[in-house]
Amino acid sequence: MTADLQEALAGLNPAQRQAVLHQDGPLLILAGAGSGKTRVITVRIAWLIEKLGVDPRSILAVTFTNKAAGEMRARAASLVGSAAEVTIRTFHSFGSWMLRRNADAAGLPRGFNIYDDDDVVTLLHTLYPEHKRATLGRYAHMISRAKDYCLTPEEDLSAISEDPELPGMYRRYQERLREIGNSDFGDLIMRPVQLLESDQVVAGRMRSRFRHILVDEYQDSNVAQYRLLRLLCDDATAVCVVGDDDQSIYRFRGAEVRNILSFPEIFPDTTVVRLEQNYRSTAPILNLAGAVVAQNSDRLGKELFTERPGGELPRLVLLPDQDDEVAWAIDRVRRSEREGENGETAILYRTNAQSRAFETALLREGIPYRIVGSLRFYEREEVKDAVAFLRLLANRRDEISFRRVINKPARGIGPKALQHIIDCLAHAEGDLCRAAGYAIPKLSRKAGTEAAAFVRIIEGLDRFLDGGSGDDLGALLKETLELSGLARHHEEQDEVAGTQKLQNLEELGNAASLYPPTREGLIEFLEAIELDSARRDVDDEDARIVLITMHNTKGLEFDRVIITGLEEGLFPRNDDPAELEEERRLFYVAVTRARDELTLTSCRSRRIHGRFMDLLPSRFLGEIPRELMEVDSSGYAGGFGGGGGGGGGVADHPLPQGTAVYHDDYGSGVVTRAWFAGSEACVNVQFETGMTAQFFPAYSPLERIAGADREADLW
DNA sequence: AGTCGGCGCATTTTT
DNA sequence: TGCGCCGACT
Repeated sequence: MTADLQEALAGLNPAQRQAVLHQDGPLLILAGAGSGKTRVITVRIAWLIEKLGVDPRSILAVTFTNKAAGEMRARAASLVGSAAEVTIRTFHSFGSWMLRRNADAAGLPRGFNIYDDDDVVTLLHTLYPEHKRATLGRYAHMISRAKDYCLTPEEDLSAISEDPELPGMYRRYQERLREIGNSDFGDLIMRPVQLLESDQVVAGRMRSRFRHILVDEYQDSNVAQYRLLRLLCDDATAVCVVGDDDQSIYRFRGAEVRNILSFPEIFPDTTVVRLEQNYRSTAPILNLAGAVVAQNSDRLGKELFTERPGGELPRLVLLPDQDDEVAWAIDRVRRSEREGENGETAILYRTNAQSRAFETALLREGIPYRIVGSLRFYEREEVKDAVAFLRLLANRRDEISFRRVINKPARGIGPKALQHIIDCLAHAEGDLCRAAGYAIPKLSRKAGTEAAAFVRIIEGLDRFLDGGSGDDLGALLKETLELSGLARHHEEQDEVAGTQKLQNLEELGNAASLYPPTREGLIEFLEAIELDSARRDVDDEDARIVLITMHNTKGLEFDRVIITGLEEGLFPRNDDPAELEEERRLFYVAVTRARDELTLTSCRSRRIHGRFMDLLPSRFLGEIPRELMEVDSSGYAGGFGGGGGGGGGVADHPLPQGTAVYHDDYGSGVVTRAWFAGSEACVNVQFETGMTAQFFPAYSPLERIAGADREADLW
């Protein structure tokens, strides 16, 4: 055993050790936040290889993001070098890997591209031009959900939606996608499932290859992923899943907590190990987290504890509006700089849109920051153009990519010429370049010449790929951009608009230069782009401020965490009871990211859709016992009385008599009576439409209308 | 072909 | 509010 592994084993607590050393039968590790589960998984992998002599190639580890996969590989390899040979991928990247290796059996070309949500809508638009993109977006979402459940167009889709158009649209979409020879995200799971079900040779090969399967973040797996896991296992496969039902936050995209809850029934003789010791946060932070998540009923129940002494009470800061929220955060960051505090401060928010105010302010102040997620590099126009061209090289039937670049820069091939080309597809086996060739006689002189030139460019690049010259893929990209005129086009754009598109294209070239100039290299590069959205944009290495959505923080930790926008309507977003528990889990995830310091901010007013809206503090705040946090309402006069937990007198009523309000369904009105039922605020509202109704403001889409207040300090 | 302006509409969260 | 889409105009 290596000294590193020995040391790692010695550093484990009893539960962690049990999880690492477990040998017989399925294993379910219920790992609380910050309980060292990545450590357990990596040490376990190293131990399997080193101590049990397991062939690293027979181990499959599934993670939730590509970033997590990279980290896991690095950490395991630092314990045992050969762990680098373990297959560590996300479910999607594993599915993609499987489909490429078994392309013929799966009925896909090896160079299939992966369409993202945007491409899916565009494809639907080519099939249903009469529908608006927004409408098609809804259908795209439904189709994606259906695939999360492994439902084909022929099956009963009523669980997804009763929409009578859905099955037909789904079927037609799927047919066209198959003709094109590409895949969407859902297919990366569903098609491997279908393949394993229908092809016993492939299934046998996969099962004999992977004898140990570990799945991380299992609480966020969906039905299709569960089926994929099942199909990869035979009686002797050693399965180990790790997860935390309290951290299930992806129900909206088909995640099924039941997967983890029912794991012991589905895999008989499962050993369950609970990891409840937290190594990350201070006790006050954990206490707050525990109080919040305890409100949920749908959970296994778990109590985190820490041996870390001390720690300050989390703070709730009440602020007048979002400008003050931004100012407060900047202030906190400045203080951190002044006092030379170590480590990172993370600013968390519910929706990406909230990041902008922080970004603007940080830029203005000249404070370096990192932003995770939004504004993806690969979503930029020029980058998408370049990628579309490369995709066309990988799969000449890729109509969506073809449409994007055939007339960019403008070369006289308009909608009519394009239609002629599309009409020739049937005689060209779907190959767009051949179709373009066939269509030339029907095109205008100019369009014909240009189409021929376009085809020649593609063919020239093809030879470049097959020739395998000494260069790298970056050289191919550069060549592509020159020949296609995209480089010049975007250079001109830069001059006109003062943008830096050309520079972005160079960035893309740098990324591409890490791959060999072959067909394999091209496919790998494109796949990395499609599947690894977390790839960071311009990265400021010394940035110690991180802007990030709460969802994106999964698996991460920060020294100081500021959770912003704790207001009804924003977080939680609505009061659908099923979603409410999920939002609460999201809050739990956010809180447990903090090592040393936790701050919650809640604004009283915020611009929403351009209008100033008065907002109530999030009900989650009301669920935190007062002694577990310090409330700072110095930002304006008046104390905190919101949420459902406070109780209190009439002075605390969130919507006193006379308040002008707006209800999503009923319109504008005035509060005619305000009282408390127990600790719950109640109101009667007289609407302009003449109707009256009674509400619990904390649980209704009832918003205060600015300007009509009679009392200044309602909190 | 490309630009400009008006209008309508939208808002989670992501592999 | 601000973006994206569509239509009309140059």
